[in-house]
Amino acid sequence: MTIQYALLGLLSWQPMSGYDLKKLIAESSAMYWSGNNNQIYRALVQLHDAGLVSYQVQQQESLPAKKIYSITEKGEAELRRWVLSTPEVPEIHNTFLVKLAWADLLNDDELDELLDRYETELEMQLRMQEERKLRGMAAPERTPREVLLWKKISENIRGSYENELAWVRGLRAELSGLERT
Amino acid sequence: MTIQYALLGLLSWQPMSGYDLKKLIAESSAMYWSGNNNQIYRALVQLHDAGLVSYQVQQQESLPAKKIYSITEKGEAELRRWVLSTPEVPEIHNTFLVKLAWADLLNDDELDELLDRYETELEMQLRMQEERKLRGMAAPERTPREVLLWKKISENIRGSYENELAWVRGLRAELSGLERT
DNA sequence: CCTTTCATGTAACCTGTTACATGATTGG
DNA sequence: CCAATCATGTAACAGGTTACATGAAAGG
Repeated sequence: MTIQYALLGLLSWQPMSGYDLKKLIAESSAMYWSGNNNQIYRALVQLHDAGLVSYQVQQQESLPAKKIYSITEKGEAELRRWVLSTPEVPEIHNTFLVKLAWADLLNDDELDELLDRYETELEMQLRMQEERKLRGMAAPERTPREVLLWKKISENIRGSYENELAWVRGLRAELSGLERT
Repeated sequence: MTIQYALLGLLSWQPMSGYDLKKLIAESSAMYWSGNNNQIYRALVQLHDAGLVSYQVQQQESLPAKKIYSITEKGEAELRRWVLSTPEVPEIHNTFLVKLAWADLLNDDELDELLDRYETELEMQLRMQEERKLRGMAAPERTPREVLLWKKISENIRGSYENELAWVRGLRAELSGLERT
């Protein structure tokens, strides 16, 4: 039910087409969905059925027509209600931890190589994150408070990768201590 | 496809029934699934079809019969292969960040209350995590290295909540700085 | 007496992904 | 010439959840 609210949020900023929404969601890392057609276009139909958005078709010469969606008053009220609803702690799905639980099947070298690959993967992710931030989504920037919120959102994501990276490095250090005994 | 490997891992430790597996998965936070019947029992059938586990039915007086599953040699090889396969970075689904993106709809008091509720939620989660660790799953403890790995796994989970908590507190501090100007 | 534990399993549903289809236009 | 961009949409599937069903036994 929550991608609907992400769409509603984006539309609270500016009216736009499904195609635009799809791209914004695909590029954003806070909005963690893949941004696939099926989900976006279905969600928009549902939002429209619920009267939370409206749209008008805009014809274009030599390009396909597009539906420009806008948030309705009812939609804005619903978005506000949702933002105020009970906050949930993040869901973290870390497959690597499951692997590590059974990593005693490996010898020291294999384990170290595995951890090294994980570290590299995290570093790559961090660099991708940086790039994204540079050429990334234009923030609303309506108030200084909103600017701060958006800055802290990307700090949050960056922070969790850095946290994970520090953890892996700590683990590798502790392991190399063990091996030497 | 990965809950199969979690089950395989647990069975590499000890043969047990679907019911036991279900409980272990439900209690573990590293294995992030809910541990519902449908998923566990179906996965076991699939593992059996693939020849990665075998089972023998154990009759009990005045209790329902149970299927005791064991990992096969093929299963152990497959588990080892999986552990060595390319590690993936954690998937974090943080609905709260999506809410925050549109939290400029709120006034200062409402926003502060929202952040306060999030902070409390995280503190609760941390406390639950502590409890879980105490009465939690018996680790394999086959080697000092395995003991270290399991310790670091729970440190990882604890660490991500602590990280998030620090972030929220930082955000609240910065916001109260803004408000006073 | 009601709930929990043991132990298996199924039905219905929701969310999300990949991959396909159309069809014109622009860029390398 | 092939790929990508624009713009919409659908089909098939994978993964996961809740809730139901059975049926006996133990505990508060």
